[in-house]
Amino acid sequence: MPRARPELPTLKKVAAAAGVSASTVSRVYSHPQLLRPETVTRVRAVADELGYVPHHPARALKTGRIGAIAVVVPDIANPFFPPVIRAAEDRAHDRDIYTLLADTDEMTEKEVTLLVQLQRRTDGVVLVSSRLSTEAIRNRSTLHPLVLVNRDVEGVSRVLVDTAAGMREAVDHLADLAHRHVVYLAGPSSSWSDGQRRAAVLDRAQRRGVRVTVLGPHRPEHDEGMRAAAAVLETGATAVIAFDDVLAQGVLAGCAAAGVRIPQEMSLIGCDDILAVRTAPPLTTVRGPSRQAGALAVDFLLRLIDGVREETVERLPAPLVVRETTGPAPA
Amino acid sequence: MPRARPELPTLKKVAAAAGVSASTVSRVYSHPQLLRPETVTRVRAVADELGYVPHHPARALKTGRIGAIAVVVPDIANPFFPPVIRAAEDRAHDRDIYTLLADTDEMTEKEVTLLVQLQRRTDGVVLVSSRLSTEAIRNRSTLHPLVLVNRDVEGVSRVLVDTAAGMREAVDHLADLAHRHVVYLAGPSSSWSDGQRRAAVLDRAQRRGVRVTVLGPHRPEHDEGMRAAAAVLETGATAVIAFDDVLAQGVLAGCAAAGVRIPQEMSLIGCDDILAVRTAPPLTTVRGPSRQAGALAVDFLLRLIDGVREETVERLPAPLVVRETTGPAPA
DNA sequence: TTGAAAGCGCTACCAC
DNA sequence: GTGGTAGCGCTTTCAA
Repeated sequence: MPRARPELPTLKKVAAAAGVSASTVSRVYSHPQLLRPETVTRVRAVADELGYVPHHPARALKTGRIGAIAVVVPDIANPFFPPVIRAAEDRAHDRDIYTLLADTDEMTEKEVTLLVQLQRRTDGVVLVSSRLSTEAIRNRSTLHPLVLVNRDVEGVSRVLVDTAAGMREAVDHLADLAHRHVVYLAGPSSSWSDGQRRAAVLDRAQRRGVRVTVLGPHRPEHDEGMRAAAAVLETGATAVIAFDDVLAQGVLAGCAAAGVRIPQEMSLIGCDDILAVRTAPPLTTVRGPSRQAGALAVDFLLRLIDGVREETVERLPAPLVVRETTGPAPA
Repeated sequence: MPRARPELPTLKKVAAAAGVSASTVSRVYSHPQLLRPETVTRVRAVADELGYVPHHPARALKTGRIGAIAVVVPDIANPFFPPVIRAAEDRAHDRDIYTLLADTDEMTEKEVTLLVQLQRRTDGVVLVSSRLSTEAIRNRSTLHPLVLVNRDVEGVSRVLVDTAAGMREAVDHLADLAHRHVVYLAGPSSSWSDGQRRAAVLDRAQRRGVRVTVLGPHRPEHDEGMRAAAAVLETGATAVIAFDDVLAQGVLAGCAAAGVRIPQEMSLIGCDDILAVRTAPPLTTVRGPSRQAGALAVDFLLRLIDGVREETVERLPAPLVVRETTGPAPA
């Protein structure tokens, strides 16, 4: 049975115990360079002895800075996000900023409520793959520092992983392998990335004389991909480009279940190159620098928080990585 | 270029605009039942009009409650954790409590620093799969409300996923299939779960007259499993029980690369039944109720925070789920 | 049912 | 280099 928890000492108590003023103790933690080094050492020793830990809300109340940012993603269980989150966390932590993680469960209304509450609990928000309307995003960004990842809204700082380029490469790759009919397995319709990818595929396919059948939208989940495999096979296409690796992995499983060999009978391309997705055979996919995206987004956000009122935009290239799920079109 | 951000109104401003006192506005948000309903409505309207959002640090300063908890995991990129985190988040959110997510990167010292800082930023912590010493954990729990997941420390409230039982079933399953030599592919040595699983495997194997070779420790990462496949094949064992699904998936890939068919030539069992891991063939594994574990941990924690000083322990059963990576021992 | 006032723990200004 | 003091935005007695 846990004992009663001892009260944490306040700054005042430390001051009394160390025989200095509250201001001095405060400076030990905030601006130690203003103090004589020996004072710092002495006060620190007393504070540690007493188990003093600065009380964050009080500091936040005074400074107006909360010392925390939020990272908001649609679905933390989707393996695309952890690397972004991790990188953002690390970057923020280096600056002594804490990271609140929130998950909107792919629900638009939850996203709005969340952002409103986050406004008073954080100094700013990194909003990843937002499902909100352009209008709503622009509006939020006037109320609270906001940086987008994978969402392209004019007037709002953003980091975009340019998978469209990779998708064009993907179509070229398939065309070069003599594929003439390709399925694009669409992701969530409110996803900016899906719009980009789909448009890139359609555009390049037309140029290369490749026919495209679009199936979807789909939630980016394994089961959806698996179920979609049947529909894919019905189209008579010889290759699939999936919205992301999760869907692609599902298609792989669905094809395996249907006895369709990959890449001999069907070629398959994913997107994101999620490390955790190690398929057999290894998946041809488009690789985006997701860690870099997370880190950059935090850099942009901290600049915004520091009052730099400028719109920053970064587009990160995402090239095609050819592995073993693509091969020549069956004769 | 973003415009200058308007200052958020304070409670006082709302009070002035609504022609009531600050106390009244405060009560609208904290204890509306003390007010005349029409007052609540009227003040709310004014507040919404002005875009008022309660300032959290100020509230925290006054009440002594921060209204946030933390969930600490070793590695957010490990797919075992997201379901736990999600469930914890949801449960906390239902109670109007925010969730801070922290990641220790599998580093013990980072874990300590983190917990100290979290002490003043949160009302309590759910510590998942901690790598800390028993001593350190017990000590922390006297300083700050703390609930463990998958770590068994007497005196500290905890939720344990009992994969040991599933591991015993796994050994029985293999023994019934005539396997006589099995590899246990160990996880991190500081992991409580690994200790449990390893002991269960060794114990039951001895009873069933099955020889066990322990290989490891391994970080629970795909590449480690893939590399371990070679060592597994060298032992001459006919089956592998891996610490978790991530390692198992790596072994699957490693065996495929080596031309070893599963389950015909080698049987394979994982642990955790991570939804995202959909392998081909589907993995025989031990399924733990990870969502339930996360939710329960939050329940326990909130009770602790509310001052209920009792140690609560819950063991959740994790049974074996037989799929297609296990078969009769090769002749 | 509502208002006035004190104060949570800390920082920052102004003295010294 | 260090101390005194006011006040951040809110909640919560107490009084009306």
